[in-house]
Amino acid sequence: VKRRATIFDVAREAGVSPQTVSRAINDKGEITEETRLRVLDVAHRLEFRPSAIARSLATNRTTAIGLVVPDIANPFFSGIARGVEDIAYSSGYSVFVCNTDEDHHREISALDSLLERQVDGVILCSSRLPEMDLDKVVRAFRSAVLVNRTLGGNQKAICTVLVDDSRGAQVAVAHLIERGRRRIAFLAGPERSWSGRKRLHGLEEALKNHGLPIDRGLIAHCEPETEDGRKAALHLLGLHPDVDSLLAFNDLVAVGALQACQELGREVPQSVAIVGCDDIPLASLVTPPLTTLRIPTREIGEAAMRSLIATIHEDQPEATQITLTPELVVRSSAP
Amino acid sequence: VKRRATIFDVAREAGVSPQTVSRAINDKGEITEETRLRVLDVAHRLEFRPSAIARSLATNRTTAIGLVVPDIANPFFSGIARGVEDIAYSSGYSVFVCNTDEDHHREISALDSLLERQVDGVILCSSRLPEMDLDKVVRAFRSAVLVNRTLGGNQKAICTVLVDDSRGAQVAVAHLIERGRRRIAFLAGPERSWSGRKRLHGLEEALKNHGLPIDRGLIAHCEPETEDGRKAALHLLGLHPDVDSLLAFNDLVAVGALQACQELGREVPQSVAIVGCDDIPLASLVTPPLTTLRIPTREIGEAAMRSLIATIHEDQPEATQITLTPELVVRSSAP
DNA sequence: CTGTTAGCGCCTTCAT
DNA sequence: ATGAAGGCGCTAACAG
Repeated sequence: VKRRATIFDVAREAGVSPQTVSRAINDKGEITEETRLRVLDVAHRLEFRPSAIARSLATNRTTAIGLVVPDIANPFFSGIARGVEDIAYSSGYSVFVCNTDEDHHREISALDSLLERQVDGVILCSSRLPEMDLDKVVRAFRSAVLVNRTLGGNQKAICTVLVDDSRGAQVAVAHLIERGRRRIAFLAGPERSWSGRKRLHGLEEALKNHGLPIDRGLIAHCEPETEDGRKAALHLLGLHPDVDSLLAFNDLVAVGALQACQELGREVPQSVAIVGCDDIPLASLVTPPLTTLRIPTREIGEAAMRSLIATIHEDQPEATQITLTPELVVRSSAP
Repeated sequence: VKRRATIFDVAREAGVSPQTVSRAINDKGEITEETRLRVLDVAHRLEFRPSAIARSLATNRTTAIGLVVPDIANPFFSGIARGVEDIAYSSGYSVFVCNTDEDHHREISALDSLLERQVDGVILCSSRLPEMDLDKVVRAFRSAVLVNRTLGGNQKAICTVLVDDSRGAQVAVAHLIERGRRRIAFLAGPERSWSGRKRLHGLEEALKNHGLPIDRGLIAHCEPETEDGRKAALHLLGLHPDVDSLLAFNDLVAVGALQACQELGREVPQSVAIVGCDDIPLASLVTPPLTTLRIPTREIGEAAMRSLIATIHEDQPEATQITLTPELVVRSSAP
């Protein structure tokens, strides 16, 4: 195990000063093409690799960023992570990924670690931190981007990337209404879910826009799982047999609704139209294939990373706010 | 934007030497409890955060590792990533995640970056690098763990974590045989797939063990997608109507096979039993629910990270080799 | 138990 | 265009 070569080794071997080596490897002009090539050649022969650590200590920049997500195994976040990493990669950044499990303590812990590592910026997804803590955290980092969360007292210019759940729901509901549906129920997911609330808002907007009444009785909360969706749908369709369409919190719930309709002998889409959300692989494979709202997770990640890079590079960064809208993927469950 | 406090600031404020501050924050004995507390108090007041960068430069350790995967958006790898990060987190390590898209250039590029960042170790998943390159790479890092790939010339003790695809397939096929199936076809996935080949091997072993003949005609390659699985199954069942069961490369392919059976009027499982692989959420939701081999991705990640930590800490690390076996989840498609 | 000295490997600034 | 000096923030090794 021999020591890695340093710029000093390269300098000696090339017969120049360390500084010249630095100039050569950093391609910062002020150096003859000839010596540059000679130095690079020596560097290559010595298998020299610049130490990012030493460089960071000297420059006060790490070209590393932190990505904080509740759970990378959740397709929503792994999609975002992929988008983030793609842009990061092509811009020379490396990405620390941290999972929080929506646990305050672990989130704080992750952020502390990122802070000590002096990342150039951080992308926070679905943070559950209270405003005050979040504000403090965001202020502590050189740059930060919030995904799926806003921060009220914008003490500091802070970029956000949001999903327009409300408009997504509006589009879906408008689709249903335009196809003649009038009694639209909503399997709203967990009460605590913010996107659930925003989608409810979108639903109501769409109803209003089309002059339809809002019936609170057609809204049922449920856990975001198939079985819970099934039960909720059974219950809802039992109480309100006149329901002619269902908007589901996500595709799993939508599949539950599909099962419920089957059990009740209600044909989909003739008797009940169903719209899911997420467009997981499953969506196109059930019978009938689900109409659903696709969330552009990868694009979200890309946008977040682009914003972050912009913030890092600009002197007076502006607080951009990007909103991406889910796309209605029309299949047979709500043609 | 005021400068971050350093140990010098804390030292001055607490009336001790920088080294004492270092001892206090690192909890390294050799310091009175009293001064330790006093120093920590000052550090806290000054919002002091040790610079991991400076520490790394001094100690030559980063407590950071690299995780290299083809695509973090692929559930297989995001599961592994989750396992890796969990263990890393509880051991104080941070994780750089890099995607390669199975592209040599990008993989090399990612590894270069990790090398420059002086990570303490690297976990390489499904590397597509040729043996020679891989060997060189592995040697370049202080520690390395291979997931889903072995390295022949074990020049250096190298830990590996593998999935026993062969045994997984054996278990699945044994299950089928014990239920009276005799003509077992295999939708083998892409020809280039290593796990596909290993599963084929497992299939043949199981047949041999039960004294059944191996019929190469019952093996069809296909892309790992539903539509390709459907076509391959249609073709196969057309040529060999006596096939009474199907092992599929993954669940998506299995669903394709399910569709094919439906089209051909072959009842599942009565006429054809189907076993998938992966146990994606979809598997339990199709009709009939899929019997499938669950791959313990999270456990793979945990094992890999544990091995890596062990390798990092030990002076003479031994090349552990961990093999995890898929678990047969029995549902209605092959009861 | 505490302080002092000397780097870790690189970049910034200023000379030449 | 190149070189020399100094410092980034911390810790290892030694001294007291």
